[in-house]
This record gives sequence, structure tokens and C-alpha cells, in this order.
Amino acid sequence: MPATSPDAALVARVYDALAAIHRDETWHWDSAHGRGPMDIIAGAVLVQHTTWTNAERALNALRDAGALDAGALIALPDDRIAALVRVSGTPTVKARRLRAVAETIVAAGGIDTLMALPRDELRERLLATHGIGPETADAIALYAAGARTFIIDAYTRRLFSRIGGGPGEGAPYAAWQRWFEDALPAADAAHFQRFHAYIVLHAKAICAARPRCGSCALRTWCRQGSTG
DNA sequence: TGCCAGGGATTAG
DNA sequence: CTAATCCATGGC
Repeated sequence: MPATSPDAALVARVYDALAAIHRDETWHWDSAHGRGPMDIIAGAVLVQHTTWTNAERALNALRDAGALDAGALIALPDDRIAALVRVSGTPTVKARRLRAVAETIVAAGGIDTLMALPRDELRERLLATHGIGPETADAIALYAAGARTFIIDAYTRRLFSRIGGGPGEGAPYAAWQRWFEDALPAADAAHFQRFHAYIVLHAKAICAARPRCGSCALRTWCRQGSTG
């Protein structure tokens, strides 16, 4: 048995604590919700810089219009897509991004072919797409393709920085991702999926609202005076 | 009323 | 290279 690193132990303890709190809650990208890959891909773009509530409204509008499909999206003019996704904010930006990701899907030979690519090649193609940065690429890879990759978002940085873990809140995306993946060498994609969901559920419930995590179950781990 | 949301591209320094 | 700035609606 290899010795467990302090980082690995910390990450495992946080996971267990979050699981104890949120185990019975559902999350919008749980596989039990039966969303297809296109829902997750479009949702990942629509949720950028907004809340899931508004992203889902836009997603429903696309579905009702029959536009939740790469070919259909490409066939629509940008202003029509923008009108459909308006409620999620920055509609012209997101219309262009949805078109770009639809073009990536078609260029790959279809969504199933794209989702079946190995993690690194999938990430590479997604990152080469206009409007898809590292976080959105990993959200798609992890939840739509089931690839083993960890998502680094603002909540993850904030939570682990507060309790004294991670490479520092302002560290590059790749550094955070490496830190997590090194700390979870044996975890599979399903574990990464649940972990990310727990972090978001937890942050949404507590951290975003309370500067010092006063009522949070993780508060004893928070560094004194931390304000994030 | 004003601030900001699970980001990313672009422009400026 | 890092740091602002823009996008723009809905919720509190």
C-alpha cells in the first residue's frame, strides 16, 4: 500500500463530509435525470456566468423549438437562437457559441462519435471551439462523455482555498486540475461527477451566501479570518 | 437599487 | 505575460 498523501487525505475527508450532507439531493446533471449529451453540451454553454435556473429555461426553449440538435442549430440564424436563449443572459454571445459547438459536433461526425473520443482528444477539440474554455470543456467531457476529468470552477477554488488546500485560489486551471487528479488517483468518472455535484450543491447552499461559512458543516476546517 | 451569477474572448497595459 | 472589460438577463 502506498502512503496516502496529505492532499489525498484532505480531499477524501471533504468528499465524505459533503456526501454526508448532500447524499440524498439530486443535481441537474445526475445520470438519473436521463439527459442526453446534447442537453448537457448546450446546458454547459448556457450556464456560463448565470444560474442553472435561467440556463434551464433557455434549454427548454431550445428543446421546444426543436433546436436541441447540432444540425438544427446550424440551420437557425444567430438572431433566432439568441431569441430562444435570451433568458440565460448574453444571448448574442451564447448564440454564437452554440453554433460553434454544433459545428464541432458535425465536424466530428456526430455527437456519439465526438463523445466516444479519448479524453485528451475530446478536450482538445472542445477547447478549439469558440466559446468553450477549460471549465466548459471539462463539464462536457465529464457529464456528457463520462470521461475521467475533474472540473475546476469558482466554487471548487473557493472551497478548497478556504480550508487550506489546493495550489492557491488564483493558480492556473491546469494546476488545480492536476492537484485534484493527483489526490484522487483511484477515483473513476462517476466519483468525479458526484464530487463536483456535491461541491456545487454545498456552495450554492452555504458558501455563496455566508462569507465565513458560519453554519457550514465544514467550518471547523476553514482557516480563521477567511473571507472568500 | 445595485450587485452579481458555476465563463470566455478580446483588448489594454 | 497579467489585468481589465464586455456580454445582458433574472433574482434577491
